Amino acid sequence: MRPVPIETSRRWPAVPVTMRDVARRAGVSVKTVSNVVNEFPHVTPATRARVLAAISELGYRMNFSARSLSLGRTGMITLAVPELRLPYFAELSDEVIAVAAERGYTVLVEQTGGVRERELEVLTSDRRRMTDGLIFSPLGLRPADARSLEVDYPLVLLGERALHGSVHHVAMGNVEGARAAAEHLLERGRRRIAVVGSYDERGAGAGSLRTRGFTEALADSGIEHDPRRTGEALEWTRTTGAQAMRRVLERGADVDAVFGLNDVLALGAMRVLFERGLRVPGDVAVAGFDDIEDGRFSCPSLTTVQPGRAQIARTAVWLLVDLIARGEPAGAGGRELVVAPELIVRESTGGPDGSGDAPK
Amino acid sequence: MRPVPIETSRRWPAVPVTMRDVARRAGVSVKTVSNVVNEFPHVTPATRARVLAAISELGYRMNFSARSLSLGRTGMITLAVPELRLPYFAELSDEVIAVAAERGYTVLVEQTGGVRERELEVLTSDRRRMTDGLIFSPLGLRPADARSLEVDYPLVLLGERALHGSVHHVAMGNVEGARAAAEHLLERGRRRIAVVGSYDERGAGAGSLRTRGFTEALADSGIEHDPRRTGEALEWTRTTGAQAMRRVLERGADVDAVFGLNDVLALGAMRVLFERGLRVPGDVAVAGFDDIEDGRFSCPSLTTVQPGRAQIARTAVWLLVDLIARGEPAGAGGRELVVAPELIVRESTGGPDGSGDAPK
DNA sequence: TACGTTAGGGTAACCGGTTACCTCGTAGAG
DNA sequence: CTCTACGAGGTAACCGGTTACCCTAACGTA
Repeated sequence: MRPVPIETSRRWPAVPVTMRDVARRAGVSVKTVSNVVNEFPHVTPATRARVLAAISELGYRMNFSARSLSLGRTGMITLAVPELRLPYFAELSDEVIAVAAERGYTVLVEQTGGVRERELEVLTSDRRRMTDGLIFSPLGLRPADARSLEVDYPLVLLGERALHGSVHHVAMGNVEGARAAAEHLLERGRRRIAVVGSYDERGAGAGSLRTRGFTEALADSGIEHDPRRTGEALEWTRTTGAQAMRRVLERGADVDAVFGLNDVLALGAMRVLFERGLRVPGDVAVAGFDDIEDGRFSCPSLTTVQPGRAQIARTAVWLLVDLIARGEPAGAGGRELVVAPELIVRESTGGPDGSGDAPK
Repeated sequence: MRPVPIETSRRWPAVPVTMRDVARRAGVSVKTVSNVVNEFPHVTPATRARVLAAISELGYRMNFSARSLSLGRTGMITLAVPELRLPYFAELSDEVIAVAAERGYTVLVEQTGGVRERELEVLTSDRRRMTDGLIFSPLGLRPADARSLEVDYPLVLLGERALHGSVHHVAMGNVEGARAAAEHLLERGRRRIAVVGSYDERGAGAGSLRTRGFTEALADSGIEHDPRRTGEALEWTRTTGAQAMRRVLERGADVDAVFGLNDVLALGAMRVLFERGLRVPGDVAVAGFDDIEDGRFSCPSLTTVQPGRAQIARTAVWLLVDLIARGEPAGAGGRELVVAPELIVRESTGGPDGSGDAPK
């Protein structure tokens, strides 16, 4: 039997050190310690030094719960997205977290799966209340749910335009972007364009807007979209994109281009074209939406719409931080900030040079 | 001039409602209210009903900072990863968040960029102290930093084996996985295998382990790896993978296979092969590591090593929650849980059937 | 009838920062 | 040399749940 050490040699004490302990050690009051840690200007250098010494000697670390309780703020914000594994939201979260860090905020990520019930729950959950505000990218909410968005805390909505009501939101140019992509395909001489991806009719998501932009562009060219060329996919993933593309082809629809409502759908579709031996863009041109990194490196690389993701993230965080500072709840009426999209032409539609073949 | 309503019709009061308010309204004490919200068993149904009614009438919501202060726990954990935009970490985070939610925890995501200084900072930052524990996937830390990991809070390390010291960690089979991938390439008759991706010699990351597994497999077949076939890429992204591959080819190295130290490197490399007109796997077979979703849909699909990501995430969260419950700090000595990797053969190395060509 | 036991619920101290308000000391003005 | 003003820092109330400790009522048993 070997001896069991009762007290392991820890570098920080197991019993938490409080401001009072520091104050006692430094021979000052808690107010002074607070002044020092919060960098309040009117503190004598000598006093400050004594306090800092005491802090490091005792290994003092501030208790954030106590600070939050007293301040009424936590220094955290919630980011609610459908799924982090979807590249668009991963990249968005990356940027939101980075910008929030710049502004001194920590981000709590919540995943809704794009499911309406869970989205509604995020708005009212107790968890949300741990943070000072919410950046919310809804997918399953319906226009009828608009009133649920009139919450009593700072809220910024992302990516949608339809749900606005009177809530602050940062929107992307879904209609314009989709229209640009469709026009680009039409310019390349494509006429039998399939759409991969669908949406809940009752919803107010990007799907309806992108589809509208697409349809309008076709209509402007006197073309009516053949519904047989629509590959249904409510969930926007590579897998569902591939399934949708497969269904369109198996239906015998004649297709010379594909517009994916987002990039992963387009990539899934492209994979099926590859499996069927159809050349991209030789036989079928493909375009997507989102400009995720994968599309820059796919073979062929994917023509897409860059929705201004970085801009959206930055704007949303700054707006939210501003709302928090002003103590403005969501119900108070909202600004709409629209970020302009940009078409990025790559190999999957013939490349910038317009040649019909992917480079060998 | 139209009248300005002083009080907008909000559904929840601007002035927070406390437990005391609820208690007064329900005609009970705060203890009883607390008993009800915490589902303490010994409460009369009638009393419970009265309290619940008061809660909903007043729109009471609990103050988490207060609860955390008094409980000494926050119900949050920190997850520190290099970058969320890297698919592996996006998928890992997705799973960690989901599993943590099952266990009643909320996740605060911190990005280190894989930079040593920021990784060290995460370990000691005030921010970290807002949470009950840390799941940490380090990249830039060196063996010499091992002592920094002996912190006084629950900590679970991810993905590495070299740094263990006495800290709990969930490791993946880096060496075995890489060895399996290399053996697979050798079995397919490839002998001139390039490696894409490199690592800081002073580091203790996955890079050295995967490289070791690879080199060992070659050695077992009596082959020595030609350093001219190594494409340096300290940062593991598609872009750096492409650059590394380009350098290897421009160096005039003769290559019939590529092993990417992770999938994005491999995909970046595959993109360059595509640009050069080299067929995969006809001319060059490609294998990666991580089994990110992109590789299942790339053209051709990517042979890879599935490191057991879901298992790792689940194990890490359960372990951490357990440590929190037992109040066990990181310095107390650590278990190592190793998750076994699995080789997944796809088209980029000739597919499961072993044919040398990608399917048309 | 007396007494022990337990369920239900009240009271108040406590968690650890923040800050309104107050005091003291000193430098500059008159 | 006194008065004012301001800078430095102390005191204690407060933020809103939690919970140790206590009391009461009701039930069962001898």
